[in-house]
Amino acid sequence: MSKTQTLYAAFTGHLHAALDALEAAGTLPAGLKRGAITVEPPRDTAHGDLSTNAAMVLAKPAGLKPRDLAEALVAELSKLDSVTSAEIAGPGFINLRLSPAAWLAELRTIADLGADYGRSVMGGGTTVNIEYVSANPTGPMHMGHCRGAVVGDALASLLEFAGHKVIREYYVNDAGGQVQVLARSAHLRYREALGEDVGAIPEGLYPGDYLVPVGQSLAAEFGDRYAAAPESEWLALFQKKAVAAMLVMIREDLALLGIHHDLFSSEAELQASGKPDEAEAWLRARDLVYDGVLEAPKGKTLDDWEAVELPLFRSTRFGDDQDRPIKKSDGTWTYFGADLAYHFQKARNADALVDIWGADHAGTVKRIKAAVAAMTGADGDATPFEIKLVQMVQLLRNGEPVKMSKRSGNFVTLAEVVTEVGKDVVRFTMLTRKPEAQMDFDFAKVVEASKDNPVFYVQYANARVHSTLRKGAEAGFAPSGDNVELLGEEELELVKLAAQFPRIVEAAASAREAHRIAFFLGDLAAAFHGYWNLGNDRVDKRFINVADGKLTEARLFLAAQIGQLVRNGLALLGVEAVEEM
RNA sequence: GCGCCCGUAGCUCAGCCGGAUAGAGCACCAGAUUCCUAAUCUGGGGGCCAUGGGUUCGAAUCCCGUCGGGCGCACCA
Repeated sequence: MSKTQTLYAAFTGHLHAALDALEAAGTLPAGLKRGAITVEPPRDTAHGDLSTNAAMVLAKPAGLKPRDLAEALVAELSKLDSVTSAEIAGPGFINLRLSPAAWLAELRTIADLGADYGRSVMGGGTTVNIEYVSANPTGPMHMGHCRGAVVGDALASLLEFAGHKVIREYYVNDAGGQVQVLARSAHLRYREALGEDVGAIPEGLYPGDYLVPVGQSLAAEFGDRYAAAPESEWLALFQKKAVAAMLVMIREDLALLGIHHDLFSSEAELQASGKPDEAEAWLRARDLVYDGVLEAPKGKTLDDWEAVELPLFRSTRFGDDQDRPIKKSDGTWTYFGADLAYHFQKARNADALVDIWGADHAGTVKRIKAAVAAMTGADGDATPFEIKLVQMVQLLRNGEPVKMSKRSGNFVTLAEVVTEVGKDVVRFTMLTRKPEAQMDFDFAKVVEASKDNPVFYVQYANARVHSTLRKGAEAGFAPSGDNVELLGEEELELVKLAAQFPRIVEAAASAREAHRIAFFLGDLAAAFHGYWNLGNDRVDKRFINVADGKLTEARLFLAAQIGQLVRNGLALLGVEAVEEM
């Protein structure tokens, strides 16, 4: 890590040093919690450059009046060279103004740190396991999986950038009924590949064509050995083969989006390893699993409902609405029973867990959170565990909904969409809305080349930087950070925005919200284009000003650093920065 | 019936672990425009932050109720 410090980090440091000084002088009691103190730009720029709530936060625990404490802090902070004014405002905010030189120096910091500008040590090297995608291995990925995949992957990159170690994990649901259906569907395709006329795919099996090559390869490998054999002879084998084939396909689909997980964890292997049994025994020993009978579901009539005694996890103790079975009446594990053991395993290898789920699984959030709390919280120090629910994406084509239904096999695959509009468009667009809000994805709009399209707008900013630097070079000018103080008021505004990036990264990482990066890039691009447009009417505001070489070089330096910042942000989102459009 | 998510400008959405006068784009209105790179630019109007209460120095933000939209409510995954 470079010693170069970004402006906000430096000021946070200055503030704490000032508080230390007040403690040393006896003005402030030692040991007050400072966690709630913020250093941020005031909402209204008329109030200054930086604002801190320190005096308001600390006044009560210190037994001081906010204004008195603020005055003492102002006295300390005023000693800094870079501070041109420090004022108390409102209920006790401290507003600081910094010298232009202090801001403009941030451009050199961006240049020094380059691709590492914005990288943070906030995470302290702790390990975060982020589980995302985890689509059932029963077919290719479709658009329903896409948003969670992108959101999870961008979040993983963001957390790494913010100083965490990250494990990108995919849970493979290769046990249970659905993969048996997959095996039977593959068997049908296998018979078909052997020349049998299988007719229409029966109800209840997967009809998709993607199983045709699986059948062919099974036929090539096994001949007609299992064509007429009873299911018991081939089910497990075909299941394994078919799942493996599906995972190859899924990995290819993910690769199209630039997504590569560190770990694929198999539910079947987890079960075979006895982990769920261990978890059950551990929970039973603490009376957190008992044998009981569930009530019939309310508000819904099930004709085949019957009361059966099952091993139940006491999730109600941890806020769930009812206790949840971990095993079925046939003795096999429920999805939840295995998932519980799986999360326990993940928790042992990480300091914090994040799951990215589709909103259709919202109903199971409480039970798994309960399980993690129960299993990791025994010593009073539960593993932090967050579930991010990603809402549905409605696919549109020129405003008309695109129909899809997985059952009929007539769904829009991720591969089709990526092929049509491109990886970068898909990824960026998925991050232009907060994940918990529903979203429309219109094939026509996302590829539009206009300022209404944020993907284009941000890409264009970097392309414009690039062409500007090229033009500059043709005119004989190279970017230089030596004379940044020549830059004026408008350039300063751009730098002030750019300097936000490190704190945006930290805030986005701690909120687990990668979309904030996308929005910041939109703002930055808008500011850059706005600055550019000044040159439309005012020739003196253009980047390249042959009459003033030093100023031109400083402006090119500014452009170069904005480009760097756009690239850093896009890298977090997994979007490539293009140099020409 | 119950749980979760959402409700902010005409539209699409940011802002939400409390902070100062609530933001952006589109649309609308009025101007500018043979411009380094281009997919125009500048300015303006527009808000009971769904709604009713509560918490407090302070609420779009936290809590409770109501209304509206979405998702879900199996021994499925």
